[in-house]
This record gives sequence, C-alpha cells and structure tokens, in this order.
Amino acid sequence: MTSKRGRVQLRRIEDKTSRQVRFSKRRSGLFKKAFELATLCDAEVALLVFSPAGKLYEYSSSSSIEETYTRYKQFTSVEKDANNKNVNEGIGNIQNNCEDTPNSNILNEISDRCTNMNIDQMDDIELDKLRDILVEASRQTETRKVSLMERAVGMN
Amino acid sequence: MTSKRGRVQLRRIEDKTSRQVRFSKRRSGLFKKAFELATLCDAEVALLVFSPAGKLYEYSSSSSIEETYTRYKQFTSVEKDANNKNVNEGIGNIQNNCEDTPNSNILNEISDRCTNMNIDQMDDIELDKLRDILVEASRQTETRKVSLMERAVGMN
DNA sequence: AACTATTTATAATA
DNA sequence: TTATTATAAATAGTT
Repeated sequence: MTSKRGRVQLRRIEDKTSRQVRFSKRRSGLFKKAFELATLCDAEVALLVFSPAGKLYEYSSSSSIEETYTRYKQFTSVEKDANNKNVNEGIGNIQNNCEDTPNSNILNEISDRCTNMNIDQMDDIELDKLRDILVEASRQTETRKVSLMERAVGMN
Repeated sequence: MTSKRGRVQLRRIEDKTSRQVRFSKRRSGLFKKAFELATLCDAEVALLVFSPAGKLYEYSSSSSIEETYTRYKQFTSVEKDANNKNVNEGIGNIQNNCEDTPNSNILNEISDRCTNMNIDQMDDIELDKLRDILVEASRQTETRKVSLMERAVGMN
C-alpha cells in the first residue's frame, strides 16, 4: 500500500469535514496532554480552545481558568514593575528567583514578528502604536542599554 | 534489560530532577500540539503553563492571551444569560467583535511582548539581538517613518 | 543533550 | 459516527 497514515502537512486543512474530524481527535489529545503535564509534573495549566465553529473547550488544573489568568496578569505586571523599581521582596522575588529567564524566547518571537511585517505598509496609527511600544521599552532601559537601542535605529 | 521505556504511571513524579526533565520534554510536546491544533484546524488556542518552579510559559494562536480570555469571558457570560433567559441573538455578534487588521495584530503582539520583557535583565547578547531586530525594522522604513521611530526612542 | 525502545497519538480506512 | 489499524510522533529511560 502507498498510503501515508499518521503523517501530516502542517497547514490549514481545507476540507471542512476533515478539519472537523481532525479537530475532535486532536482536541482530545491536547487536553489529555495538558492534564498529564499538570498531574505528572505538578504544573499549573490553563487551556482555552475555540473550535472553528465557535464552540468553547476549556481545561484548568487549578480551581478555575480565572485563577490561572489572574496569576498570569500578576506575573506579567510584576515583570513590568521589576524594571522600574528594584523589587526585592514579596511577589517580586518570585520572578527574580527564576533562573533561565524567557527573555531570549521573547526576543526570538519579536524578531520573527518584525521579520514578517512590512513597515512601509503601516499607516500612521500603526506607526504610533509602534512608537508607543518603543517609548515604553526605552523607559524601562538604563542609560547604557538605551544607547544601544539608539544606535540600533541609526542615531549614532 | 527489563526497562519499560515510554510507559508512564499517571501520578506526580516524586523525584525532583526527573520531574523537571519530564516537565521540559512534555511542555515542548504540549505547546507543539497546541500550535498544530490552531494551525491545522483553524482553532483559537490559548495556553498558560506555570512550572513547579513558578516560571511562566504561554502560547496564543491569536494576537494575545488577553484577547482569547476576553472572548472566553464574553462566551461564558452569554452562556449564563442563555440559561436564564432565552437569548436569541448575540453569540454570533460577540464572537465576531474582536476583528482587527493583521498588522494591528502583529503590533499588539509586539506590544504585549515588550510590555512583558525585562530589559534590565537582558545580557549583551540579547541586547544585540534586539538591536539587530530594530536595525532591520528601520531599514525597511522610508525616511518619514524612520524619523518617527527615532522620535520613539527619544532622539528628537 | 542525544539516543532508542516503547508507548501514544492519529490519519486513513472500514 | 465509532472502531480499526498502519504509521508517525512523543517520550521514558539510558548514555
């Protein structure tokens, strides 16, 4: 037989019926994996999935999606604060104690996004948003690092 | 040898080192599966994972975790309403009310990432990467728009 | 981190 | 839809 069971091209499945069938199967698999990660490894997991038809599926290893989302929001806001003031106690420590910070991953993500976008096609509103992003980034940066960023956009 | 590779008891792994190794491997697998479900089946997926050490990992197939969480909150509130009073309209509208242009989505993504990152903790290699990203972005930009970016980092 | 023996997930088929 | 089964993918234990 020349069939290629099990193998898959990583792109959107065009046939609607096939897409729905695969969604059901893969959704089951994904939720099982999420449950196993939480159970085996003592991780906190929150998973939200909307099907193409708009139906909601959810899993949370803690008491609720909301609880994990709240932790997420606190986590990210602490990351922000840690730049402005040296947080040495309380929630701040949770962040600072983590080794192997995900900064590199975040930078790779930014790099990928920037590679894909075409600034020439942006309108003024979008450029304003980009400006705001960079303003905020530079505010978070000490002098030496600000100067690196300034060099980056060709000002030196 | 009497080993039983591949098989697993579904309960918390007590050995800390083993638990960390398995967390890394299974986390990779879970995020890959989440990405594949979103890509192949055109689903909207949001995934939050906190490691036992408190480190955050996230994936979102839309522009941000926040966007999917907002849709989730709207969805569940609609479900609640639908139970109390027979709501004949709204679900379709609510699911469609988060439209944005692709560019805006990309910019929101960058904005979220920048908001979450801690530039003070980056080392020089990471800063070099950021510089490269910004250099490439500025190269793609015509003069008027470059000047906007220069203003953005406070050079005017 | 890389390697493999197994188990698990799943695409095609019935 | 559900079940089967041939393959591909994930991963537990090992090096």
